[in-house]
Amino acid sequence: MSKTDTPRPYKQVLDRLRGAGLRPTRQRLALAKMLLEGPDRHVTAEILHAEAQAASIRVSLATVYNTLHQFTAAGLLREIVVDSQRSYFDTNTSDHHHFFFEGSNRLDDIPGDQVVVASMPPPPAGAKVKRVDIVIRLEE
Amino acid sequence: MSKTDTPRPYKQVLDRLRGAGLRPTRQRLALAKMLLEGPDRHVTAEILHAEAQAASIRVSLATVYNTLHQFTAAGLLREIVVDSQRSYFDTNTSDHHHFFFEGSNRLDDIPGDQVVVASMPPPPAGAKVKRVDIVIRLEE
DNA sequence: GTGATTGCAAATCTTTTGCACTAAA
DNA sequence: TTTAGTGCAAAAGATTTGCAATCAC
Repeated sequence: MSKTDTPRPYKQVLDRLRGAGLRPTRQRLALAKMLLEGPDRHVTAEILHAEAQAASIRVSLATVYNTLHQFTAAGLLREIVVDSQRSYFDTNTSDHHHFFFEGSNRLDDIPGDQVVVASMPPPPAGAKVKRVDIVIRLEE
Repeated sequence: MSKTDTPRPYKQVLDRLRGAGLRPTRQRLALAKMLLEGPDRHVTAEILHAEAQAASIRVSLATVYNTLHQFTAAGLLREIVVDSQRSYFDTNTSDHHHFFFEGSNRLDDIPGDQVVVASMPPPPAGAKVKRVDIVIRLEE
């Protein structure tokens, strides 16, 4: 091992930040590791901030908000609108949809190929389709 | 005309309120007329309040919020989630979907029969599908 | 009358902002 | 250095809530 080696996981996340043009600061690196290294998940700013605190990572809530939006703008995350009170961010940026459990506010992914839309109206003149969001709302 | 006659439009709205178990107060009656008599539309509490003011109807914003939620609970309106910052209410309570113009924040209805979902996953065990919401997000 | 409804102002909650401080490059 | 990024506390915006006054029945 040469003295310039960097631990593997860091490098991966680091490159994704660099690739997005985001300076890899301590906070961004820590949040990116929490979000991008494990399995796909859904977080709110509040939850991510609490997790960071629990992991003894010093980040302010304002920075968590900023970071979530920067990551979203960079395509590393996707924002999901299912609740008009709170924003959710999804680490799964591929084409897919959601189950939303009203009551527990839990979000589950539905793989894109499990929903087949056979027909859909064309967008109004002058408008371009940015995304089609399908939310199956559930009661438990 | 007997002396107990009530102007026609009022009666209709009045009955819907009574049917919903809501005491027809001056405020509820005025808001119900604004919402339920014309063509279908989408409102936020803020917008409805401003319209009421413009029409010289004295209603507080708090009452507008309460009323929108009561109407929704009664099935007279439906709440649409397209923006995590603000709640929209739709006077069209039939099965249908939406176009959402990001940027101008405009909502347009898509009749239910214009979207055909050919296949969809079953709800997780123990959960019941309450509604399937499809939002086609547009950029202008 | 009396219980539901309203209005107001204050409280709450999520999110954004201004600005002095800190840290990447 | 120099400039981007951060933290804090304050501000902002949407919505809810407590409670006395008011209204429908």
